[in-house]
Amino acid sequence: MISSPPKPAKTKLSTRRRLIDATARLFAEHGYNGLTIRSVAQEADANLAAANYHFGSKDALVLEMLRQRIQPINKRRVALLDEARLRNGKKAPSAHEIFHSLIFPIGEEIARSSKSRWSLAQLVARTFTEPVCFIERMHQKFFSQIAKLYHRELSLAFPKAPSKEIHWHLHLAVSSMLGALAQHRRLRDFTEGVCSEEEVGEMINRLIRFVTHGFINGINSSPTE
Amino acid sequence: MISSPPKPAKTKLSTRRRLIDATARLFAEHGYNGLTIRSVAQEADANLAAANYHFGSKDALVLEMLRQRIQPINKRRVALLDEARLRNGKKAPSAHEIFHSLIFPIGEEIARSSKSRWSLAQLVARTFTEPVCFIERMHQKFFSQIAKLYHRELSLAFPKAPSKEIHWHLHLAVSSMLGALAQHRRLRDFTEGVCSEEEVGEMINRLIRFVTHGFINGINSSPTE
DNA sequence: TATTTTTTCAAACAAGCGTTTTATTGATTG
DNA sequence: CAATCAATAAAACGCTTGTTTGAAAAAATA
Repeated sequence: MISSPPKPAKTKLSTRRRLIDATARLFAEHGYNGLTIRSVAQEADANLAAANYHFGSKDALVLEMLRQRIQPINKRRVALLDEARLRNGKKAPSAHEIFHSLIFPIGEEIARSSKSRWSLAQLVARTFTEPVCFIERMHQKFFSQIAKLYHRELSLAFPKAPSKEIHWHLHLAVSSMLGALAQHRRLRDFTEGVCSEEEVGEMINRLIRFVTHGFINGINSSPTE
Repeated sequence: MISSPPKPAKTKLSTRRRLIDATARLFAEHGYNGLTIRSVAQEADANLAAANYHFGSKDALVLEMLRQRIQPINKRRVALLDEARLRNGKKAPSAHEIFHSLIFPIGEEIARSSKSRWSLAQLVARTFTEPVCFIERMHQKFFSQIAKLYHRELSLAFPKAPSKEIHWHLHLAVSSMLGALAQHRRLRDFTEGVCSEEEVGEMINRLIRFVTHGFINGINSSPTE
């Protein structure tokens, strides 16, 4: 070779890692169908065949990426919920504490991943919006158990509320969370520049308050049916 | 020809119309990138070249479909808001009335389109989630003016609230609406079969109450900042 | 150092994509 | 009836996709 190595990155991450990171960014931005192995290879500064060599297929690559990104968030959720239970003793955690444990870990993870901070928000939201069936299956597998967990916890917090009502409003709360995460990048345009992508925590706190109040008032004012 | 016409539909709709309808269904289900001209042609029982003949390109086809589906909803929103203003005289419409005018027209349109009722909900939500830039541009063009309208109306309803807070919580309300519409098809799975795709109005009413309360309480309990 | 294993690379593959072309059909108009 | 135009049909065009191949390079092992 004549040309010297064009990218003298100090400590280059492993190819596997670079492929996963690139996949996360591009999946968040373009979705599953908009994500191409070629774009991943370019973004990761790897060969076209690298993704198939290391992961077998595009499906497996995306699956592994989602697993790595989502599992830590769910573990943190369970941990925060346990903390809240411990803190309250016999009394059940409040709705705000419960929804805090649900939403706050996402904010933490966003703040941690300094590079293109909000891509994780889009990523999480996209896993629910994307119609690719294997993503649906996987994410349901990830989320079905945690949904049960939160339904149980909210039943303790609202012992008088019918189970069905809790299901309904938990669904609305989760949907709102995902919608807000997915739409955050449009905050600036939507508000004519008044609000911009400010501190992560600010957005998360507003969101927690919003869904908490929506849930509580929705549960208490039982429907006309 | 030997074979008799396989589809003896009584009064067959025009090819243009069938293409638009098929595009709406498939776009809602698979998104822009997942939508193919070939699948549209098959679903519409038309020739492969029909879409390009009638609309020029895939982009133009999707754009026209979105225009036809979204514009009636926005017109109805403005009409309902005007009604509320007239009904209240000098007094400003309540938050519930305002969000009713925002969300209710979607329920009406879903109820009207009997065929695969909820596809419109997914469609509306997807126009916000899809990363295809021309969709973003178009939908912003459609929605920027109506966003201003609602911000103005909410400012009258909450004269003490800072403009920025209204922007923030209107954004959260709209995001919740879109999230709920996008997620509605998972209601059954999410709630372990307890809730299913029931009456359209029920879902819409719950959603209106949810975002109304989230908005009001979010506005009133001003943030710690 | 020699050998084996792992990883990278360039090239090619078949399949699917949006679009265009050319010809044929059906209806409308003179 | 003849002529004109709109609509349909089948085939092909480049192009991009995910994946595979076989050789070269690098790393690990002996």
